[in-house]
Amino acid sequence: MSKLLLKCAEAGLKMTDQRKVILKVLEESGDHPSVDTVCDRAKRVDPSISIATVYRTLGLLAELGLVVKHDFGGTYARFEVKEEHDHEHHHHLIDTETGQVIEFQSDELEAHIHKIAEGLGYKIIDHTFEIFGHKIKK
Amino acid sequence: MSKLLLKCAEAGLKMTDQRKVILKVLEESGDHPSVDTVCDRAKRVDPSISIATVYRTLGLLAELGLVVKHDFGGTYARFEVKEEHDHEHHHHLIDTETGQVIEFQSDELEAHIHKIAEGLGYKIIDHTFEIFGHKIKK
DNA sequence: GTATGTGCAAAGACTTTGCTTTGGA
DNA sequence: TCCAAAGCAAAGTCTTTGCACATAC
Repeated sequence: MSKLLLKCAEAGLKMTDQRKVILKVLEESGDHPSVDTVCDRAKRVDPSISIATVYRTLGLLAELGLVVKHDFGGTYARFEVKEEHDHEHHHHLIDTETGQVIEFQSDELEAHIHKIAEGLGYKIIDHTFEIFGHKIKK
Repeated sequence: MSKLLLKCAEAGLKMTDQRKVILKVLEESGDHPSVDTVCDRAKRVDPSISIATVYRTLGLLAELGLVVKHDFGGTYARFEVKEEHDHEHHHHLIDTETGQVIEFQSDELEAHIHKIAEGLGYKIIDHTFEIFGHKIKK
């Protein structure tokens, strides 16, 4: 049984066919799909799924902290399944030429960030870091 | 004469009364106002200024790199005047309880970021870093 | 004088919501 | 059974745009 599905059940959500499809789509998405993209992929499995349901489901998942919402400087929201452990916290490098999103992670960076917030008298709830750039040509 | 106004003139923009007001508002804004807020502030000086003009002006300024667009996880864009020098690059800590935006800067952090991007084979064009958190209660 | 800029209202893009019907527990 | 959830379409919110008029250069 999928992890997402399990957690949704724990949260008391009814497991409808639509939700099962959407959860599966999210878990199988290695990228950071938009609502539209999630809906398209879900429709391939069950064409009757409506965009409203996708919005509502993603909203619920985000509220439960199972999914993270990004925007990457664009005009619409994009989502990814949230990793289980905090130390897996990663960030994004967006290739401005191809639109590709590359994930990266650095413990050193995380430590640094926490030190900065602490210095300002703040406790971090969340943080996002995005680099926009392009490949260095050799 | 204001710096922003000077640069707009250099760029060949016509200096209409509306633009002068909007530029002044931006330069006097220590915060990170939304389009709506900029428009409100501008209207106090000249009530005839329309939101469409504010959008168009901010769009132009962003294109010229004189202004930076943020979203801070919200639903609408927020702006600030871009600092002259790159080494003044700063980031934002958003207080999730008050909505207040605190700016911070760290050369060490910048150096670290560049090292990471380099390691991935990328040249940084821009980067944004946002911390969401709340004050530590003593 | 002429290309740009402005205001207004309409159109767009993305997201949310009300209402009725459907379906999981 | 009964309340949560889905589908549809309407409404909302933020942003952009077409058009006629105004204005900086």
